[in-house]
Amino acid sequence: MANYDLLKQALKKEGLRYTIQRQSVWDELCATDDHRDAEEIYMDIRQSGSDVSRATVYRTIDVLVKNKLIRKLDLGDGRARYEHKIDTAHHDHLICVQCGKIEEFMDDLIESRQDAIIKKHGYKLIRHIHQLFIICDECSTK
Amino acid sequence: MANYDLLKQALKKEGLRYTIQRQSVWDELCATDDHRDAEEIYMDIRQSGSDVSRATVYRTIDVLVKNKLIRKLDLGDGRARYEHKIDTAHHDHLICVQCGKIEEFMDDLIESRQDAIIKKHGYKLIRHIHQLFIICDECSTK
DNA sequence: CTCCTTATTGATAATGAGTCTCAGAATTTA
DNA sequence: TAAATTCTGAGACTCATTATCAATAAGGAG
Ligand SMILES: [Mn+2]
Ligand SMILES: [Mn+2]
Ligand SMILES: [Zn+2]
Ligand SMILES: [Zn+2]
Repeated sequence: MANYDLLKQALKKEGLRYTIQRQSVWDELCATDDHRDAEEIYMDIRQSGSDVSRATVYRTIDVLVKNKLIRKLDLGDGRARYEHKIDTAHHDHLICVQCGKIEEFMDDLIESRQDAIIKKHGYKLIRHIHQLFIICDECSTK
Repeated sequence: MANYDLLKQALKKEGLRYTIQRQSVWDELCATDDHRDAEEIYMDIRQSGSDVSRATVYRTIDVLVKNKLIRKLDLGDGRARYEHKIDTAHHDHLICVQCGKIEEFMDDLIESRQDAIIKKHGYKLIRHIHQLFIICDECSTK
């Protein structure tokens, strides 16, 4: 499932070696479309039979984020979450403040307004965060 | 400068006493339109001649956030920032990734698109975060 | 393949923002 | 004034993440 060439490429670019541990982390990140934190990823790797230390999970995640193979999310709950970027278009997130469910959204109009705002100021847009904190339908009918 | 009635009201609502320490924190938060973290606010209070412990700064900030007298911002740098909400309309933030400068923006079209997205999903919007990370003109001509 | 150099790993210590605890101080109530 | 209640400040604690470092593994030269 995971594309090892992408990982090899990124590691080569960083002057890092290709190891079984780094592959395990990449495998696990590609295994789901979830938005998991480092501890969840670590536990899921162990569940799948591989054994990698927390330190290596954190270190590998850093490399993958830097090389844009995965995205780091900060949902304001004190730990970073990660999602892979393989075959996915840009999107932002809807987060239920009750149950924590995460959905994705994308709106061309908002994206273009962002660009307009930046252009008006004469700045250069590096990245953006757009999060809508909601109460989902399940949670509101309860 | 600071409106003490708003503070008194909030403390009363929470069943808390009006103290000189809580007033100092409120004073300092109203003194500027900056986006400061707790440590900066604490140091600025001491600078201004008052003496309040860090613990009280944190505790008072919590009360003020809960009662919407100030807003908590998470700019992704590991510590929360705060700004007062007196005589200010809703706005979101532009943040220079080089120098850390923070500017504010507001776009009615974006705000209404957000509502449309939420409505389409059948959810209830609680709050949102919209941050544009940029390189400001000063930093790009350097 | 074997040796050698260099990078990687994992266990654990350290960090740092924020929270908790609790004894003494201050305020309110009786 | 005395008793009851709330606050405060110092420092202990939490928890995600980062740093340290000795032991291990990868990769290149021969
Ligand atoms: Mn996503
Ligand atoms: Mn602001
Ligand atoms: Zn929900
Ligand atoms: Zn700048």
